[in-house]
Amino acid sequence: MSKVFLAIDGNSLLHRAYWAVRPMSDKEGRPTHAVYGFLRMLFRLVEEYDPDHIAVAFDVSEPTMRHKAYEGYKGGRKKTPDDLLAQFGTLKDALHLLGIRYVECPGFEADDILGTLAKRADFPTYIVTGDRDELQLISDTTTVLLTLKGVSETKAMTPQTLKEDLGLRPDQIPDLKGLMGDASDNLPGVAGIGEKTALKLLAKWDSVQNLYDHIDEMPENAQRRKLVEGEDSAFMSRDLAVIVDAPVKEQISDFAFDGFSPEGGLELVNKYSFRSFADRFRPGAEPKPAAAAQQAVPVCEVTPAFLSELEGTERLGFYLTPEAFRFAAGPGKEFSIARNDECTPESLAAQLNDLFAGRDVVTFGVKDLMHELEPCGIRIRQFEDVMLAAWILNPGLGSYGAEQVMQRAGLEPGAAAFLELWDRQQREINEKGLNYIYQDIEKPLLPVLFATEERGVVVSTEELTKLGDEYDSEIAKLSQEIYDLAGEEFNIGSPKQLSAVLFDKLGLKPGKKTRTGYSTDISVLEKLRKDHPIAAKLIDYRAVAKLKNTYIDGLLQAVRDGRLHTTFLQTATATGRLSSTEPNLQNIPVRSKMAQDIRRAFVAPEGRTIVSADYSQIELRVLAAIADDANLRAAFERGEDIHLRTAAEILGKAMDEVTPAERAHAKAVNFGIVYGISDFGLSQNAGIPRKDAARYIKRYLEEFSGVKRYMDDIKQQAHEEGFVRTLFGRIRYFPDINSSNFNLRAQAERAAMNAPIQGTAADIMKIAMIQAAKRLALLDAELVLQVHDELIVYAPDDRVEETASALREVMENAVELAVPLKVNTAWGKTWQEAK
DNA sequence: CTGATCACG
DNA sequence: ACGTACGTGATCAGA
Repeated sequence: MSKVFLAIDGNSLLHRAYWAVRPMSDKEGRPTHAVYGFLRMLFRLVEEYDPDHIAVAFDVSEPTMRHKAYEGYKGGRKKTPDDLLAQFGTLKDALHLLGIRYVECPGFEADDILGTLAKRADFPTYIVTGDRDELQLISDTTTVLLTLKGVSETKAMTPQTLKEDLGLRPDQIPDLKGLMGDASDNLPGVAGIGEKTALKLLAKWDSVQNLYDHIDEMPENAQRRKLVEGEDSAFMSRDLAVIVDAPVKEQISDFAFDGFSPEGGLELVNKYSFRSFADRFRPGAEPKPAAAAQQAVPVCEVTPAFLSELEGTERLGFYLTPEAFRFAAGPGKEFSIARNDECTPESLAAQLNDLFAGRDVVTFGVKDLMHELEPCGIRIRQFEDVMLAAWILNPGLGSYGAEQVMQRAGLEPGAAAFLELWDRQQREINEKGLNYIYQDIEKPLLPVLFATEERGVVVSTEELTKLGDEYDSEIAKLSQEIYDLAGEEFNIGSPKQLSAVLFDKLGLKPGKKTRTGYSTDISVLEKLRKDHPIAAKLIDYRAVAKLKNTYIDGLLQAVRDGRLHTTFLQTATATGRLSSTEPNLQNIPVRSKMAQDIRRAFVAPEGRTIVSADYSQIELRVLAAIADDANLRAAFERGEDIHLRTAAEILGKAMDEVTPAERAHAKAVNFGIVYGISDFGLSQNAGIPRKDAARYIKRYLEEFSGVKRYMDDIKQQAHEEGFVRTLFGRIRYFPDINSSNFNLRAQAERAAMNAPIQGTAADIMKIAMIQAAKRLALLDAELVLQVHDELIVYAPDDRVEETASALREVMENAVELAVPLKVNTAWGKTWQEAK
């Protein structure tokens, strides 16, 4: 049996557990939730890693050598809450009872101790922490298990995963902190350099030392000025972030571990009322087998015995873990094949393809699996996705990770459990009339999304970098002007500091309040425009800073070989829409002047042209159809400008008498109707008196009486049934619709009015995408993005118009609606031109 | 990790 | 009289 050393950062883990676990206390009233969370994680780690040595390291509360070097070290950190402080003692007692050795070293921190122990151990070591600083301890024999989501999960960080995630070697972590700083340790880093910029700089210059050695070679821009300004701080921050050797007296052998003490465990359960741990220590209780032992014996090839067990099975449960491919033909009929770190050998790929061929693969999160397996030549063609099904059955739950979905179903993730869950889901999908949504929309859409993500979208990094430099100088200029007007330097990005300047120092009149203080958002700044010149500068600053941080630095960070590969989340929204992450390509700026610059950086690949096709007013058309409003339908059938028509109706005048301002107000009314209108909301949005807003709404609902009827009916339906549907049957539930809390109820009612509209539009677009993917393939054109009501495609230069008409035809005829659908197309060599 | 802010449909 | 549009995700500050 090979040796394994589990080395835990006690401070970090207890802190995280404290915030992650709901407060609880024992029968004496002592707070225990942090300890509970810590132990739950400890038990899980022991099961998973089966360590034969365990150490828990703690900081000691006396000044460390770092405080001596830098008096601000960990300054500004809020003092540890009392009910957490108390739990350090409890935890140490608990560890003692369980027979786990803990270690402290005056003048040194837990991470120093862990680093020292890891270096001494000559066998695989797992350091458990939430502190990203400790990533510098990673080596070929030391893995850092980084806690995620409080203390419910860990991510194993190795030299490879660190490279993938941050593009760094472990020894570059202090350099990273040197540049970006660390708020929790009060390390300043270089002012104005955040994580994104720091990573880019290190990718180019490798280390802080090397960067400053070659600073003369950098372009003379704002970034270089910031670096020069912050040189001392950078070196100091880096030095403080370096984990050092601590004079630990204990030997590795002192931490030997051979299971928890059962007597101590029982005492622990009683003393601190940890009833849910009782089973583990009950006399005669089987010790939980380690995860490794739970796995079926790994077979390294698909043996005849293995295949014969699968004979005649049409459905194959499949679960991909980091270690193995696991299959289930039914309850108890489980198999697994060990998985190498490298890409699977071809022979195995062929065998897996045979295994999958002709069978319905029942699994979790097929799109992610495809991303992982297709590069190895393993293809999943026929599948059922229990994640997708879980979302369709109840799309409002927010998170659809394997852990949560399976937990909600009362199952542990696994190949057999997926089969079991799918059986239940299939029944429920049929009972609820969701078969069309699952089988004919979401399932066929999935491979389309997979291909679109893999294809990616081309951006010009040169163009973005150039823009970034321009924006940097603009930011520097605006910052200076703001400091001058404020009479001091402060962090403009801090709403707290900004409101101190605006409302205390300059004595400007606060507008809205937020939960934490006065709001400084755009609407407040707009009102202050006439009172002080600083307001306008702040508005400009915010706009440039947003574009620079999110869209220039953010996108540059995400480029892989010249392209951006977003992930379309298919199970994220409550309405049926897609969402887009890492990077989000559904919120690329479009409205401002600078937005045009950004869109110019989205360029067509060689020999291709960008074609965009967007549905015109799809949500109002959907409303006209599902509300069956004669007036609204007629307006669309006549091909009228809908906002102009709305203005004419609510003002009781002819369309050619409507002024531009009146049309703008009517446009706001139309938006409001789709969102579940209130006079207050409309007045805010349109900048009109509330009385006028109320009158507009009243007039609208008189003229469009079908819409009025729809709003009343759908609300009633939501109250009676607890859910509403789209035209194609997609369901959304409203748990708060009958709440006694006015606010919650009103919000649920508005969402209930909106969901069928937004959701039906989403259904239509998804149906169109499935058809478009096929049609585009014939033209050698490629779908690259979906932005809710718009598709972006790369077309061969000589088939641009053909592609545009094909797209329009597919989208306009994707479904039969009581109202015509209209699609506009445009094209060009950049996204900006294709508008 | 949450809240504020702001980018999109 | 409640307080206020619907749906998302990224970044930053400051716990």
